[in-house]
Amino acid sequence: MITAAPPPSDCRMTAPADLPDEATAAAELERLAAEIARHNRLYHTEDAPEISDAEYDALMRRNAVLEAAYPQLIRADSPSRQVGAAPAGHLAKVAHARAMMSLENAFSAEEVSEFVARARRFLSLAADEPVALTAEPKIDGLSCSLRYERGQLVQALTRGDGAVGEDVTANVRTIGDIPERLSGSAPAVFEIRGEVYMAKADFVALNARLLAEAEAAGDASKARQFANPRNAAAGSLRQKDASVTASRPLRFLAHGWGEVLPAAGAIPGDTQLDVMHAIADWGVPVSDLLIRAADADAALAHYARIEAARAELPFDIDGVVYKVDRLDWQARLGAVARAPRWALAHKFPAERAQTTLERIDIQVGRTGKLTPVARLTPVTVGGVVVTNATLHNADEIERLGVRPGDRVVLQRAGDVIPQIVENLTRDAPRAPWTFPTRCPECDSDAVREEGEVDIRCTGGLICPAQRIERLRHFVSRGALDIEGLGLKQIEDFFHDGLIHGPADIFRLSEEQLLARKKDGRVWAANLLAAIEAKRAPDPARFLFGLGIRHVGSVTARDLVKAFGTVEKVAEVATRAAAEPEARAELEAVDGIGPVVAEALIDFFAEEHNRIAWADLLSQVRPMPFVSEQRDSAVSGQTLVFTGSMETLSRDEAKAQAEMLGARVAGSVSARTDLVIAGPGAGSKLKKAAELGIRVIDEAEWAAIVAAAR
DNA sequence: GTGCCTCGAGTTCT
DNA sequence: CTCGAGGCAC
Repeated sequence: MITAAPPPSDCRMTAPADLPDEATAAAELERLAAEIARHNRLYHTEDAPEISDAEYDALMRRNAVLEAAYPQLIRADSPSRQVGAAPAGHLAKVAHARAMMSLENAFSAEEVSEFVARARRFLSLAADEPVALTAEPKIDGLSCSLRYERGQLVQALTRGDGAVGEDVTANVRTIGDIPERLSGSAPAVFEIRGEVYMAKADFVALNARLLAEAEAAGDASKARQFANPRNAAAGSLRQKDASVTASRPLRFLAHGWGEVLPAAGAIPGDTQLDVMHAIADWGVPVSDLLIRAADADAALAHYARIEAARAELPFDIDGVVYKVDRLDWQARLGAVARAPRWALAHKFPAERAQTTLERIDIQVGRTGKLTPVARLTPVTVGGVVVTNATLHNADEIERLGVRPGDRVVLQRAGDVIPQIVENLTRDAPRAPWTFPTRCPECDSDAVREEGEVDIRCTGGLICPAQRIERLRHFVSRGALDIEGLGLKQIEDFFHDGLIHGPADIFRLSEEQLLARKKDGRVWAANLLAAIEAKRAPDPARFLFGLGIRHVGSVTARDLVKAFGTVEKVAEVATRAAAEPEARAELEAVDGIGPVVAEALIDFFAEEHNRIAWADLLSQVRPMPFVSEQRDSAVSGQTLVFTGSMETLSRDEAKAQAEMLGARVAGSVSARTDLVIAGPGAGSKLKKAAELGIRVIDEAEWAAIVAAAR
């Protein structure tokens, strides 16, 4: 694709002059979504573009301008949600209708009991009320969401980051286990979630076939060999050419569901097991090891059975998944940041291996933290060759007593991140490994702050490692998520002087990119389109991307939610340097205390940051915060719960309030809008009366919650 | 003051 | 994923 010179940076400034009214804008956005989708298809799938790349970019920009002006009109199928413009060679990215969450892990029977106890507490259940769980093997494959509309398969997405997955519809259609149509009567929309995997025997046969094919082609050393069935399944599913997927023996097992429409009454059953049986009846495979266990002990017995049968199973598994069987309880339990409170993955013990620690290197993170990394003699653990493992900090090195040359025991915690668990070398007392006192990248002093474990480089922005890491953070998946702009690109651009700070990313020109790569027209156009798509970024992602200490994704979201826009957050933080009232305003936000407030104030007081901030805003217009909460009688209000609750636990009441767009405070003040008082309420109730604040009881609260559904 | 709980930051490999 | 630490309830 060919892109015109980058748009003038003031294009967003001039936009308001020719903005249509809301109804016209809605119609235009609808037309743009359809048109851009059509051009994407023509370009990527049919290789027959009808318009020039400059014209395509103009459509994308117009879409971004309208969405920035009318965030409430952003469509579910908006091109801006399709992260980048599906660069050639990659699969299109599509937002999930319901996030695909991960699961909390447990490694012992005690943790499983604790999980049930926590659910019981949250639901305020009597100690003798049984909590039935489903239990089934956790297949080691890759999660996938299959969307059926009127019984017809219309879309398949990989898990991706949970919010946005890759479109693998064409590939999934080649998998025999996955029917094109559901048999019987399914709801209007039903998303089946499950695991795409490869059986162990098929994996061995596939590797043998690939080897034989390479030999026939004359060079067996070039044969592609997969390390394990999971990688083989992932590599086979994420193919651009679906005919390759068709030649790979993939299978599928359902384990849950996502969006179901109509919302009321369409779910076929009252329990997890009912629905899984319905899915099986529709013709989609469900594990024959799925059972309902009456309680935690019965679930643990099933775990023992599955663990004993593990080697005989036709596929790899890495544990057993338990789910609270009753769907009404699942709904009440809800979810924490990225995992439901009603499901648990009970993992098998991690596989261990021995190897030699060759040396200890120091890495510099974006905050300046120096992290020691163990370089290891390569060793296979859990099907993957590991050569690096983090040692976290100086304390950890001291605890393990490791030095270069030592034999160590390695395990992959939770089957992912390798960690050194034990040092096998126990010879005479030796001089310990000493932590450097200067930054290996910029030679600034490296110091350990009072009361902290970490040692940090004091170089700040003069340290090239910190600058690069900050840039990398800015474009990372949780922040702006610019497709095609990874660590390597950022590093190259930085070293060649194309980029000094985040705003420079938006000034990259086609000429600059083309000068770096022969025949790089497609690459340059895709990269510029991906950057262009982020000129009106999500405000929380944008704030997170700034890399302010102690402000991660959740805190960033809380801040923009509280203040409405990122600009307002910056304004309050700037004023707070001199005005105690502004500081109090920051600390009034749930989850913000003195340390986080100070970090925000420091950031916006720092000269370099002020310059970078103004520079960024000359290129980018973050969108205002859009609440995904439902309207209710208490939206935007500050609530205080006091006294005891009969049908609700404290946690659950708080979760309900947040879902309705309210803030929950701990004590009654002039800022409180409503007090929900149960029996035994004392001083808070009295204070509410003094201040003339409305007080309701639990039944009235339940009515407000019910009215909002 | 103490003890959860949640969040942030850094991390592996394909 | 794990660890440390900040925030907040008790």
